[in-house]
Amino acid sequence: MPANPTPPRRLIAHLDMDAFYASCELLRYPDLRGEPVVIGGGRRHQPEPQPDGTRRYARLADYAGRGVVTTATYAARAFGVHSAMGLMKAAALAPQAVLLPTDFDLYKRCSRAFKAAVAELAPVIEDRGIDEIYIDLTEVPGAQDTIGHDPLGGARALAREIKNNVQRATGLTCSIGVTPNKLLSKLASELDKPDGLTVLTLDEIPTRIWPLPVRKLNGIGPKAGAKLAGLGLETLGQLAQCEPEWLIERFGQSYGAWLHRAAWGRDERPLVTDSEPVSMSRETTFDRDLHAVRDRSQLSAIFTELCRRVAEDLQRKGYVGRTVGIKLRFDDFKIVTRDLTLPANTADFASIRQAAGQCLKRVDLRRRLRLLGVRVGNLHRADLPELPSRRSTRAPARPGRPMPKPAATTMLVAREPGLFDDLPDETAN
DNA sequence: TCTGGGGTCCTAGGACCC
DNA sequence: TCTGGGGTCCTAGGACCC
Repeated sequence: MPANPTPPRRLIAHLDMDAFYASCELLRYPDLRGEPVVIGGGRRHQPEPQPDGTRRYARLADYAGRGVVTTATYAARAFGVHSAMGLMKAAALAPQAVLLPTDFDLYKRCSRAFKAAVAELAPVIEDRGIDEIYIDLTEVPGAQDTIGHDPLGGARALAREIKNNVQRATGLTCSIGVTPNKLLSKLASELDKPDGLTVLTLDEIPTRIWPLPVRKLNGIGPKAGAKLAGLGLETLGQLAQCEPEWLIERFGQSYGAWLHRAAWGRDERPLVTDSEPVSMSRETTFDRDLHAVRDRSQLSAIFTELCRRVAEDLQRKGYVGRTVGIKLRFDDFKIVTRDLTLPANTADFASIRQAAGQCLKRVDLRRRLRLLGVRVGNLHRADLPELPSRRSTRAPARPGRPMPKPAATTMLVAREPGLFDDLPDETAN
């Protein structure tokens, strides 16, 4: 056996499309270039073609509803508008901004096109959703080359080529970060947005990474960010100076240790180039909060429709699942989930509807509902043989947790057996 | 004028099995 | 009447991400 040669240093890129949905829209509405444009909301605000060949766009000021901003152009961001902001709030900041509905089919086409353009140059790609990917450049010819005095010149040149290829193929710009791992590349791709290219080595962590707020780190969200702030830790540099034991005491073994490693830019995770979906779901927020009894027929129709769409998604993509679940968001924003594991895989509408109905019976429905969702998990590809489950051959699942027994309003719930479950008119076909 | 929709992963307790 | 431990599955909730 020959001795193992030292493995080449890892060169990992993170590529993030700039204001992706909005940029896709600008490809077909070039007259909006440079304008504040916001993507979000339902289908009620399609641009209307005018007799003179121009288009009439909806303005944010005209919007009424519960939608949020999905993406905003940089011109709109200048007004303080950003993703996940309520559209009504965005309208207060930038009433004159153009509002476009989301068109996922368009974005999916652009997504496939940019990923294909990257794959021509670097085929090892981890999908991270519609608008971003990780790329392993380690083994790409030329990526490890020194150019002039720049030991990362080859990597830099390759990243530039990737950006050019994406631009040629889609007309869209992206930002790329190249570092020794995914965690740092994700941070690096943001440092020079839009149309950015940032190559970082480990020596640059103190100067380039440590000044950043902790929230920039992928894995520190609102909760952890607030807790860290409460401990006086605002930047990654401050986090890095903490003793691991001190962090573990406050954040638990796993997360505490990770926080420390992450602040030092340590991350050995490989790219995941083949992943199978774990679950598929459909959910909807109502225009107004609905009550299980008073709005029963409306809820029943929505519930059934969600089940139908999940079944359709599963069948179209060729998956079956064994766990059916529901999700409810009440008017106070509290979320409740229930699920039920079936004896066998299914992608069948009637089975999903039936199981989801069983789940619904275990929820106290006195509060009004804001959102309803249906999910199928435990997915397997439909064309693969079903693995025998030890569980499924045994006794039937024990009954779910009983519904809490409310006092005065019990009658309201109890006299509607099954609530909006199992209505023959909704489930007939 | 509050706060979408589609996901993943983790934790934790109890059931159940060996 | 008292004593195990390990492992997996199921369920519910929650954090986080795009």
